[in-house]
Amino acid sequence: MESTSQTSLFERLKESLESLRKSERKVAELVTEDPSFVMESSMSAVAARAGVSEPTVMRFCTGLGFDGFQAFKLALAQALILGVPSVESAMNRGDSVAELASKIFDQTISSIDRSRRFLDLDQMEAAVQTILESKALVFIGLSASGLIAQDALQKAQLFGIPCSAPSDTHQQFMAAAMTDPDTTFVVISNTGRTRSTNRVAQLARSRGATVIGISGDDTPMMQLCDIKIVAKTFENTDVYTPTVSRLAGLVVIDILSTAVSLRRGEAHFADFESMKAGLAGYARMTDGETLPVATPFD
Amino acid sequence: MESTSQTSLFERLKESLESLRKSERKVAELVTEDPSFVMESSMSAVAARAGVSEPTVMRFCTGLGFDGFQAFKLALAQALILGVPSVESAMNRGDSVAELASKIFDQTISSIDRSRRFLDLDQMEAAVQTILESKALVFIGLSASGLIAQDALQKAQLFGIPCSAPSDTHQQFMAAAMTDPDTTFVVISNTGRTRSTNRVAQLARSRGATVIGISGDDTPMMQLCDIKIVAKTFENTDVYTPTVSRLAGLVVIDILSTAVSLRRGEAHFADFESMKAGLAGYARMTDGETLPVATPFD
DNA sequence: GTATTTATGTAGTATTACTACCAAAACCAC
DNA sequence: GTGGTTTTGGTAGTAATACTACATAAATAC
Repeated sequence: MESTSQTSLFERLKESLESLRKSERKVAELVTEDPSFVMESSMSAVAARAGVSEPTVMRFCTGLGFDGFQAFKLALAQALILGVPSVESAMNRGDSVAELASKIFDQTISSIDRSRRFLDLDQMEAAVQTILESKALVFIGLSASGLIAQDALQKAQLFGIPCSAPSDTHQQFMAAAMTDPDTTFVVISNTGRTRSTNRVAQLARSRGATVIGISGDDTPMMQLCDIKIVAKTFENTDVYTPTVSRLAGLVVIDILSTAVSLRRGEAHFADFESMKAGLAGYARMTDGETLPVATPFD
Repeated sequence: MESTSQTSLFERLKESLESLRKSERKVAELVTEDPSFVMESSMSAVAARAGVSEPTVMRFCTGLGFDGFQAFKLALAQALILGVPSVESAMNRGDSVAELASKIFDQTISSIDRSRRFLDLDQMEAAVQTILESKALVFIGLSASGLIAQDALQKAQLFGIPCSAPSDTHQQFMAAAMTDPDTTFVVISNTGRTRSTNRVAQLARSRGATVIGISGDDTPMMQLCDIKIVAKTFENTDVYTPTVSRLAGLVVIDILSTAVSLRRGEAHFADFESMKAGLAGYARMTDGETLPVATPFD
């Protein structure tokens, strides 16, 4: 399958639009204008509506790297359900809640898919190894990225090593100033341009700590990090576009924490089980209601 | 398209497995076992590998409500990219980071798609209206749901009305005990069985506040709420399954906050713009780096 | 045990995707 | 401009695929 490439179908279409010959461009335009029609129709119908011949449609598909029209249609169906790219689905003042919900779900799903395509698994592996070898963990972030840090803290507390997520800049600075080479800092910033976060990363690193960066792109912050994890989403061009970046960040945290938990082995698993039992008991005692054993989180 | 129904293709397959005649069941089993093969193959190939005739495959497709084999393949392609249901992709101790990442992305995307299908838009609309008419907002949640509450708070601060998200149970209780009918409480709990959260919901409501509940299902907590928003995901059967519920909750918050912001109109928009400018200026002053204007969040 | 319904396969047809080949257009050297 | 060359687009034909009508086999009911 060719769709394992990094960029999504619509992005590739847009990029190659210039380099296409004008008949094929007609096809490309039809695809972007009315993808559902193309998905549901036969090659002859597509050719007729685009005003070209069938082989042109065929060449268009193979030119994009697909085996044929069928394969292209499948890829198009997949791209379609992941949602139209964010630019085409900007929020309007008159949108109903239903329309907004649809657009936001589209953006969310397509963004997570995008971050999936761009995620560097080698860096993830390196991050897991680093965390496993660390004696302490510190998570750093502000506002939306701060929430990701708090989420990471909730999960990291199950690792069995000291960990913290100072939430204001001064405490973050202090944590970095006092750190040591056995500690790993996870610094999170979507823009990668938040000066205070960058300063913390730099300081922690200068004191020998390993610094893992989670950012929306290859940002300035990444230069200050030993391990660079890019959680790429679609850029927020619109004011009202919700911040999908935090969702991508949370998924990265999910992957890291799951991998670390699994690698920590049986001994840790026993602790984990007893924690769960304890938490369930605690909830029963204090709140009079049993938490489901399988979900320690609320 | 038939795929606009609530349940996903794989769920429908599982449900109808019993009612199928045994030849068609062979096809269904092949689809669940090796969906990629079915997606990539022709009808004859599928029929051959399932050990049935082509018309049986055809009947299987039309029986599920599709126009034909092609239409079924498109739906399958879409279901596939949304990820295989969680049960089939449990985490194993020996999984590589790449495998874990793949499984977690699958679960995340398919869960968000699921919550999309189940989201009650009328309740969302009611929630938006309620928030617009409120004079104050309070967000309540613990642990993972607490993070959602904090996220909601970050967004709600742009609404221009007093809002808070007390994070410990005592402060939550106090907020409920002191509330009034002009205030709206948004109580968040995936399980809906957290006693303290439920108590807060009950108390706030008894004092006349409107209570919006966000939960993973039609849980006990929902009985205590005026407006019930279900953010449905795939159940966490596995211990190591990450909590996708918080992501669904965050998307709900995205939709609510975007809708509310848009409805508040031009006056509020001006405030919002000036806040952005101010924040950018603040970042420049204090941190020596400019935040992109379009993204007030880090 | 026969009749009736249900389930499955056989054989045929129409559609569809794909390919080999050819014609027109564009480009270029001179 | 003209002749050669390359690029681009279309025609026609072929192989395959999806789909349908029909017949047979199995199961059920009476």
